[in-house]
Amino acid sequence: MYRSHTNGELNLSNVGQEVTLSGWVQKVRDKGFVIWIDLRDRYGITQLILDEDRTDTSLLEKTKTLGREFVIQIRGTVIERQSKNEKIKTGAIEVLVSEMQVLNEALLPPFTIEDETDGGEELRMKYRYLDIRRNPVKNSLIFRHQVTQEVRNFLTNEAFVEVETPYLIKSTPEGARDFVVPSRMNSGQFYALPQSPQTFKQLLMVGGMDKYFQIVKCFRDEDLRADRQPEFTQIDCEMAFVEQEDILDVFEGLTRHLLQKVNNIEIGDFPRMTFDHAMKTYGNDKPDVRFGMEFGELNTVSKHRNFKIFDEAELVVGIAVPGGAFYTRKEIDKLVDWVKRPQIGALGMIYVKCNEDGSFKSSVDKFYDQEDLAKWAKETNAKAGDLICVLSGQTSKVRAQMSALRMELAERLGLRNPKEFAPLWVVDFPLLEWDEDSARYHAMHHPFTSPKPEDMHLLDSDPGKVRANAYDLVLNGNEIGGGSIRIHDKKTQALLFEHLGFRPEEAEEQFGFLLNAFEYGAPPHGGLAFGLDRLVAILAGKETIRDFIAFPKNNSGRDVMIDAPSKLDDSQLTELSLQLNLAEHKEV
RNA sequence: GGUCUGGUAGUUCAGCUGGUUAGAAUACCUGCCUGUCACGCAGGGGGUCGCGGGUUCGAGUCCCGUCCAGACCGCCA
Repeated sequence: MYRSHTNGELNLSNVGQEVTLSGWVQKVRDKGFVIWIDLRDRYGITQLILDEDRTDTSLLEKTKTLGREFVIQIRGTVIERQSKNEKIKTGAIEVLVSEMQVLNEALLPPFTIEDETDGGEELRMKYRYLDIRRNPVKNSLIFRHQVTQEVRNFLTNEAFVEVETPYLIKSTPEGARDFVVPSRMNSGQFYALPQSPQTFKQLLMVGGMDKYFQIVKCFRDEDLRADRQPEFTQIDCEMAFVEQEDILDVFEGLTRHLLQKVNNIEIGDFPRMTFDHAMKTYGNDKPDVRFGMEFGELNTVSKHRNFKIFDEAELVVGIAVPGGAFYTRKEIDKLVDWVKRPQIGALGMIYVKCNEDGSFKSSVDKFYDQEDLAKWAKETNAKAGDLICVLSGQTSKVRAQMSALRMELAERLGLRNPKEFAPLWVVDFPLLEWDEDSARYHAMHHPFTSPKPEDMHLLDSDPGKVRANAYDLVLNGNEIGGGSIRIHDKKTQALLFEHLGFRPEEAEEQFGFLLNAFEYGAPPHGGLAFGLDRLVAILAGKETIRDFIAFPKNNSGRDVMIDAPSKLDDSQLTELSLQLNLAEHKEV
């Protein structure tokens, strides 16, 4: 038997008991006459004690050879501590060691295994198994487990069935780039890893499995971000015989359930906001509504005053920054520089200080009098003491720029409280989105999304105006889930493929199986998918998703611990009928 | 594909306009220490300044290239 107890459970009620403990050596504190060892496992830390009076010399000598992270097993007696440690659960007792066995020695770890480690990100990834011994990472993984457990509880209670769908599927040109897997038995042919189980869950609906979910890995071969991994986990859901309202109800319920069970927070009905309203008011389809700073459109109150920049702009928009009137000239200049960085791309920024006495001081006083500026303040809802920041230009660009500025300022002003949760539904997304590069319309959500019937007549005349039965669940400025009511008849689906630029034979080749299925009694259906990694991070009040993934990849999609991806040897390539063409890439 | 930031001791970092033997903290090792728990005290070891080239009497420092890492833009139906 390696252990009678874990290192997190002994207390005063165990005093006098003979126990066996195993774990890692967190710390040896050798005071000469007495040696303490902090013994650590997943459950906590128990202090071991050996001293000159009660421990025999050979055991004391052996103890002096222990290093950090050695795995040991001890036998001993639980005794009450002379000086207790209030900070840990086991702080009232210690274990007087009578026997010790080193189960495994350990090299000196490259960083300290402590809550506040001295290790940098890269090192921690390379030795992720050591990082997982640390409380912040360990607790994040346990937290993730609690969330997934509650997801399964809730959906199972709602009569959902978890069904696994295949990982080796077919590549399609729409959407993100696929990760591709060569087939040995079918030489020259390839599987693709799913970007999402989208078509399979729709086929499950045709199969009559009217409430489906799956906690499932998805794969996208696109460039990474701090919060974007090439493989990530979705809570994928689909329901048949439902309308949009039914779906919003169920998954609003799921989100409320998680906030209640995991965060102990009760939240009422989630607000609904149309895509158009979100764009107009927040410049963004995933607004953070924990704070105000809503956009005020200033076109009508800023044009025709001979200020050329505004006169020529498609959109003039401002936001009120709380307390910003007290910024120095230097601070405002820095803000202007910030919006002019290439990542934001604004050409400049106009500002108005709303003084305490009700007067205004702006960078465009030459063109606008106090009465004009008062109108700006009204439109942006600015109060005395605020600073109005104004950007102008082409509508979509200005909105994106202003949205970035709003988020940055909120971050600096500490308005993004991670303990506060503000979920909302964004609804009525456009069905199609114009893509400059390929000079055609793309599905904004995916090509299986159903248009709103009342907008169908615009499909030919003004495709960009057609709204979809599509919705996103937004939490604290993050899109955590999105979905739609799907098309369930062959005719409409074929029509959409046509509008997306598929030739009939292309549509047939790529999605024939789905079109066929629609001819065998496909029920009306719809669903959505939650990004689990991000959801878990947000519920935990954290920005970075990497701590919630046991073995994440780095910025360039590498696993630095196992050193993947890596080369194949020639025999494997031959077996797969593959030949490398690295002409464009340098050989290492 | 692009923009920006960084790479110096095991680790996290400092190192100014180029100028003696490249520092700090922490970790590690040795010794001491009668209640530690971020133990304390004394001492010690530890460096290809990412790599290659250039400028210079002289480069961690300046220039060019390159590799790696990170943040962001494009991209992510």
